[in-house]
Amino acid sequence: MTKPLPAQPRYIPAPRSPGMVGTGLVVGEGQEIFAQGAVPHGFFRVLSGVVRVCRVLGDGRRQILGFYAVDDVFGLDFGSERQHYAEAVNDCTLLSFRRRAVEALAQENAAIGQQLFLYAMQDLVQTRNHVQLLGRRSAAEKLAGFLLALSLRATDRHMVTLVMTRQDIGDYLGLTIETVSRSLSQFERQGLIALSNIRDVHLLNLPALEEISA
Amino acid sequence: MTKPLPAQPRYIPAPRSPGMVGTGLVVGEGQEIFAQGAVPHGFFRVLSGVVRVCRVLGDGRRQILGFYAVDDVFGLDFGSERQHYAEAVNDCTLLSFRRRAVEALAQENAAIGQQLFLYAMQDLVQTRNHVQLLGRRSAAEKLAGFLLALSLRATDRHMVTLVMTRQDIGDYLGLTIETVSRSLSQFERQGLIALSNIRDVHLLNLPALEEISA
DNA sequence: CGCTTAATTGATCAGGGTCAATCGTGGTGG
DNA sequence: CCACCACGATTGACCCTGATCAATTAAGCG
Repeated sequence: MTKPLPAQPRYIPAPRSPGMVGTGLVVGEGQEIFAQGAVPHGFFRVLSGVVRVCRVLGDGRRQILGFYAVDDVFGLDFGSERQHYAEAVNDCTLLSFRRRAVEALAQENAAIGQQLFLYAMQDLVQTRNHVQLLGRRSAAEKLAGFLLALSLRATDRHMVTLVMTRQDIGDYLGLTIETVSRSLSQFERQGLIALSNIRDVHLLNLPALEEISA
Repeated sequence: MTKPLPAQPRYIPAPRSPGMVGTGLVVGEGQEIFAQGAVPHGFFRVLSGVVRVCRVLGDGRRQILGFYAVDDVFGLDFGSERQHYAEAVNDCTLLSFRRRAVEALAQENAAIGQQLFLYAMQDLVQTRNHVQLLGRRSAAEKLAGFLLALSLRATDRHMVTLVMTRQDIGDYLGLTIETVSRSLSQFERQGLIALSNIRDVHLLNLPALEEISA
């Protein structure tokens, strides 16, 4: 977070998106995409990389509200000011959509409104699953659930890459880095996973993980 | 939950709703409104009473995903089958909207689609706040936040009625009934709240509660 | 006025937070 | 090219909060 940031977001030629035209942009690792408290000017779709959406609490702690990967839409937050902020977990390419333009489009084209609704619903589904994870009592259950959720989006269900830090995972699951680390180590000792390096997790026993996740 | 249920939902003359026409119905306390795993046929708006939306987990535990009160919309869950179920916390009157009908309307009338989007966004805001509550470490923080959230919707910010049971609160916050009860007692001892009876909570010191909630 | 269910309170114990030290790894500069 | 440095991750020791088990109290209802 306190590291030399790659200057400003860099804009790139815009790919197409169904109905709406977005502006492509590149965001470097750790860079902020929008700030909490700012006026929401639009939303984003991830083309590559991973984004974290967070909320800072009164006492300075951070709650991560979600990780957004390829094809995910984030930044749907159309109040007077943003209730959360977004940062690039790693280098990202994004499509940005201006709120005003999209809303104007939605006035005329019913399909656009439906598309927006769909985006919100997808976010809702993800957020509900997040609630479920956070509601689980034990750290092992939370972490197993988290790994399984990642595996669902991986090309190979048995290979998961933790692009985010342990701190990120902790702030997502309501745990400390130590507990995240300990739980992972325990899974490894139990032969449920293998950590070839810090980021790459080999899920050796999916059924067992599902059992733990309950 | 295992108590004599007031037969079937009873249908009532339908009030108006902006753009869409809903069907009014009455649901008795504890009665199920829709089942987890069922095909979603529509969504609902609360006219009176409180609804809980829950998910049953593999091991039988229950996570409450949200409480829905007057004017709230719930049941937006348009996959192939419902990922959660809904029950009346107390006697409720609801407006139900058929998915098919609304979707057909949304094809032609852009305003309907936008309304749907708004409903989803409101649910999303609520669910994100829920995530924030669940992410907090201590039971006192969770409970203080819960009480404050309720107070925001109360006619008098200092008087909150817990229509749901302690078990409900626990399943919402990821705590046991005992911890919920103990935390409330502690707040009372600290002079932060007063419990005239089991349901009615007088918030004596909102700033202090906000401090705790952080 | 009992009976049933919800809520409170108490005692005990374990899981996870906290503090602290160590390890590992990638990046930088001599 | 290697040594050093900085930061992230791991591991350990200890303690505290909240889960668990159990008993008691309170409240609604027939």
